[in-house]
Amino acid sequence: MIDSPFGAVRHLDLFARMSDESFLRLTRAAYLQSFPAQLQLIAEGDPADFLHVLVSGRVELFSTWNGRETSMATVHPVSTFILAATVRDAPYLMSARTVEKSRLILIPSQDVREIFEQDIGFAKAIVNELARCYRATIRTSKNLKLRNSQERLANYLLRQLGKSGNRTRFELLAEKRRVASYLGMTPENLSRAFNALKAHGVEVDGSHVTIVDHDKLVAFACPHALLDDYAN
Amino acid sequence: MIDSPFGAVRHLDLFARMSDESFLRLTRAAYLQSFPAQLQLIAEGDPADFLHVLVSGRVELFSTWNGRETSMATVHPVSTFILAATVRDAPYLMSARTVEKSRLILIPSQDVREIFEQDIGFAKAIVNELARCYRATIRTSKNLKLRNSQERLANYLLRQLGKSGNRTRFELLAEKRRVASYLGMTPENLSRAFNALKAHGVEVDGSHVTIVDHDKLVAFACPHALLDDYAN
DNA sequence: CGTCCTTTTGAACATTGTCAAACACTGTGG
DNA sequence: CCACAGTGTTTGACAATGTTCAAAAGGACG
Repeated sequence: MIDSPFGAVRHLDLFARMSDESFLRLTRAAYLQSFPAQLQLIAEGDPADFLHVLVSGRVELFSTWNGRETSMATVHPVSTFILAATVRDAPYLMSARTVEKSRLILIPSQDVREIFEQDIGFAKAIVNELARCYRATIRTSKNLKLRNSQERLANYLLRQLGKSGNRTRFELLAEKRRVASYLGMTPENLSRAFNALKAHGVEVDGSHVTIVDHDKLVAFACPHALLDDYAN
Repeated sequence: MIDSPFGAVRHLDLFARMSDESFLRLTRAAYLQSFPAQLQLIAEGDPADFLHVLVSGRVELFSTWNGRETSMATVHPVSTFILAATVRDAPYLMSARTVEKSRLILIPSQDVREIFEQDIGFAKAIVNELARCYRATIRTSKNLKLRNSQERLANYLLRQLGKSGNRTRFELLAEKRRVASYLGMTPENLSRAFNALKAHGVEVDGSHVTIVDHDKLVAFACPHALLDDYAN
């Protein structure tokens, strides 16, 4: 098991508590594959033939309508994505593309559904994962409806600050245009929002962000557990 | 079982495929209760002590931040709400209030979690329900980010039209201010959006909506399965 | 009839998006 | 090494969209 290419995956929340037998059955038909940057992995509307697990690299989930496109989320290793389509045997609601060179494990959706019906440990893990994703999306929705773009950016920066171990200085992990799309605005608007946040203790130089006055930013952003603590 | 107050619930997707024994255990400590209109049932941030099942009436899910409020969804009988908080034993992300006089079954979350671990039929149903809710929320998010307010209203009307059995004339099921909040805009903006849709085959008189020219409205709204078919 | 609430309308305003141009950065090929 | 193209970012002017505030109009209900 340890020298299997799927060793890294075994410890994921989703797979950790399933039986060895189930895990072997699940990964028997699975395969590990490398993809170059900027490659579209999934087109929304396609049938969910595979559960995707990102092992290394980075993947962007996005959606389109009527010629418009919006970034929905960025997936970091090691984690799965678009589990809901797999368990419901329904078409993907989001498209996916690699941001950088990435390795993924593709597990046939059919196997996921079969083993989920037999392995209670796996079923429990799926429930937890789905509930977590669901709640994350609710937060995203609240964020979009209750805050304007400057407030969304301010809170986004505070969340990134937390992820980077509360250093006052950190790097944006995506291009600004992607950040803008993720936050539901245009690149031009993001640029102006960054300018506006100078008055609230934020300095930007390229992709380097410095939180000069943390208290001031918090006072402006009003972060809230039910909107910004994506952990639980 | 049939003359139990929980008979109506037994046939819900969530409970239909669990064993009789599990169902009895689940409902043993549950209780049916009536609530008047406009009563707040749940405050966001509270621990999820009970899984709520709406048996009759109507419930609105909403969220607040910094003195602002937004309507997130309307729950119709018979269905459960805020399942995710229950299974994760986490605080509610949304508040709930009755829109009209309603009857609800309250099931202790503790029991839901215990029985979910033992009854595979129940576990499967929870997974399906969570995946469905998750996908619905993704659609909501896409809707908010990819469409402007007129487009959101136009597609909302087409969805309501479908629900009402495609009669050309139907009633709004909620006050316009709630519809506005649900669609992410102000009541004033909704009023103007309705006016703008006159040019696209929509007539409004109070809460009565008539789709005068269905093709014209469709041409403007551009409804899309991955955004508007909340069924799967 | 009066009261309360919702809805509508108008005007002013704020926010966000669009378009065009300038600028910065990166990598390529001469 | 430099010129160059290509891409992403920033800025300014302007347009579109959405909000706020105030007031009027409409409905529900005692």
